[in-house]
Amino acid sequence: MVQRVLSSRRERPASKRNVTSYDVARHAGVSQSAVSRCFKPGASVSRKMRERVMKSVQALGYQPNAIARGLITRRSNMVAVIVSNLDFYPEVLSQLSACFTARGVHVLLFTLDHESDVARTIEQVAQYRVDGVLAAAHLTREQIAQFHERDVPLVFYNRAYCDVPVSSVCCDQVQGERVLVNLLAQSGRHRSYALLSGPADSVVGMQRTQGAVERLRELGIRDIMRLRGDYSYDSGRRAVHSIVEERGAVVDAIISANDMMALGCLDELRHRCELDVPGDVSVVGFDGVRAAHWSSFDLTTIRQPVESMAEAAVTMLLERIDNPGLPPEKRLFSGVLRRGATLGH
Amino acid sequence: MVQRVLSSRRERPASKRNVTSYDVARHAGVSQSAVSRCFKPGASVSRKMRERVMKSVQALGYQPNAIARGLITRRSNMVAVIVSNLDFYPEVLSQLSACFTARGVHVLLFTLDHESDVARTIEQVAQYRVDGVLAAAHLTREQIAQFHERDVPLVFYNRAYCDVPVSSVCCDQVQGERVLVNLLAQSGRHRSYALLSGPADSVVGMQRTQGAVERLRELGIRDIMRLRGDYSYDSGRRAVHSIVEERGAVVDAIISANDMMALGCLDELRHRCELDVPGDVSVVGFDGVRAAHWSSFDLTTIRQPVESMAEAAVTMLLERIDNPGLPPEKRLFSGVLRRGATLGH
DNA sequence: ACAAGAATTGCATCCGAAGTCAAAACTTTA
DNA sequence: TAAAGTTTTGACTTCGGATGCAATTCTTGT
Repeated sequence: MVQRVLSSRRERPASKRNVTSYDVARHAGVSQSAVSRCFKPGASVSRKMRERVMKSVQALGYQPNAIARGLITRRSNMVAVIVSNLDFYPEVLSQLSACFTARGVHVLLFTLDHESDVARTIEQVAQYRVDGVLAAAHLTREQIAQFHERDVPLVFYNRAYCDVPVSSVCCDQVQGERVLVNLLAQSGRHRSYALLSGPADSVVGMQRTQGAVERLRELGIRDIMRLRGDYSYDSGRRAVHSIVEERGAVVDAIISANDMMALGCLDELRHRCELDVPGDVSVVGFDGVRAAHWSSFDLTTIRQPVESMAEAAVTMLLERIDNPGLPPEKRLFSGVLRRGATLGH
Repeated sequence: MVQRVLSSRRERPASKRNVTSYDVARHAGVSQSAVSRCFKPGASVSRKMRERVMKSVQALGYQPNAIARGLITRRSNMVAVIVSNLDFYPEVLSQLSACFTARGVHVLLFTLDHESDVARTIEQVAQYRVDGVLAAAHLTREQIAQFHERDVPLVFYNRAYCDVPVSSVCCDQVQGERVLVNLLAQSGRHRSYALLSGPADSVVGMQRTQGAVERLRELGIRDIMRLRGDYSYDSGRRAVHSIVEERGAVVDAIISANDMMALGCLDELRHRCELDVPGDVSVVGFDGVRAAHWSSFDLTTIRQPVESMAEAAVTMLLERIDNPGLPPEKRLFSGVLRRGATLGH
């Protein structure tokens, strides 16, 4: 009777067609359900049956079709990872990917190169019925709401939305900047500060800038030159160029919203302006990228604990996938001060 | 009669359930097929029907289920991108992702952190029935054969397998090294060379090393010190350290198999050994990473045309997906010499 | 050896969209 | 206005594996 069922399906030349659980079933002389169960951990299958099926699986080179499985279980076992500016923080993606893989979850990657087509990306994410979304990019309130409506768990990496109930894992930008400002101020050497912000639409950048300004104000420091960059090395150089153009070398401390720009500042100061760091100017950054540790720079910065943060974000997302009831949670990690040689004492 | 069919499916509270094409059909008073057709470009649908369906689509917030579509069409519209050492070459992934996205293809990302579990990765790739695979990682002959057997198009990025009929897009490593060696040699200043190779299992690294050795030999240069690194900045530093330990500063030209190590060399030479580059030693790299352009380094190197290569690789893969009959093809791009200030003249 | 209970196994159905084919609805032509 | 041709539409089946439930087999105790 097994025969009847199996042969009722239209037969095609079995070669040049993906091997299905029916093929395995026929080969092993068992039912398709049995084959299916052999791939479900903890299912009720006798040892004999399992061996028999697995032998046929080997013989035919069967691989269960994750797409078909996803359709019926409503679990694709894939998460979407949305990242902007991948070039800047490859370690983040690399860590996230490793964590997900370690837990048997697959990553559907979406990169937003020009923060352009977020809407289209969201649409694609919805169509693939991913189990969850990890966003290291900025989403609007409406976009966040869309995920919420569809019950798709969403966790942000380093994007905090203070007034929206959404899960996130962030590095404490404000505290980090305060530590850096304290360090600069306590040397007592610096008279005038330049604050190099990130792009206007970067929340993280805003927080860093704000944290620095706040602390500077508290310390009674008023002479702050404000500049804006785009997080790139080049924009760091341009910033220094414009400082020197406008005020000569009157600035003696530069607080950059990230490391890349800080490195640009260093290079421009040293190689174009022939100024000494830390002799003439101090420079601090934020992130703790690899290059900051290189001896050409040895930048003073706040290192974000990327491994812990990625681990936490992945855990947080997977928990919410397994247990949709969990409320939003925000985890804040402290950055770690790295004292380099770009700071006068 | 439409009613009969639709109600024959078990009804569930429509809220808290993904909206399906059946829901849209019922809402619009048409058949499910009609809804499906409205999402197929070039299908036979009247304007009236399309408007009517789209109105319901809007009203219900319907998104076609790509998983279900993939099951029946046997096209997931996803490709697997397998990369090792993501940290080193983020631009590559970023470019690939952008190209795929531009063509409406989705990327399932697999990172091999320690070249560890390639086998498991391959298995996962098979289960997700991706339409094709783009590998910027080393696969064994058997693994390549597995894809071939399953008729999964495979294109390599910067991994050439000279004796295996497989498609690839590569940068001409040998030619690039020859250009660099010519440049070093033609100054007539260099007496003894150090050649810093990549890890033993890197084919690309081998090719670069080989290209350099070959050209050096041709030019009658025999005094070559051979070292091995792992592509990292730190291994570049270690290499220089060991050179100096072993021979003092007798080496006056370092050919590094990639930029990262070259940057490590530069830093170690300048900041630890107090040697001048290019005064005492010349250094050349390979890749054209961003940092190589920074003014602290201004490295002489061969820039790989990443944009063109990524574009070519993506095109090559998608062509083979659309037309499975196409034979393997190997495309070789020439690197572009970037003359920096790390070269004595 | 037999009944009661536990562990396995198979059948039938479902997931959600796409494609085939025939019926129905429009157009065009005589 | 009817016949012939063209376009649109809907009923039904399919993709491949998971699962509830009933049927079967295997244990176990007496």
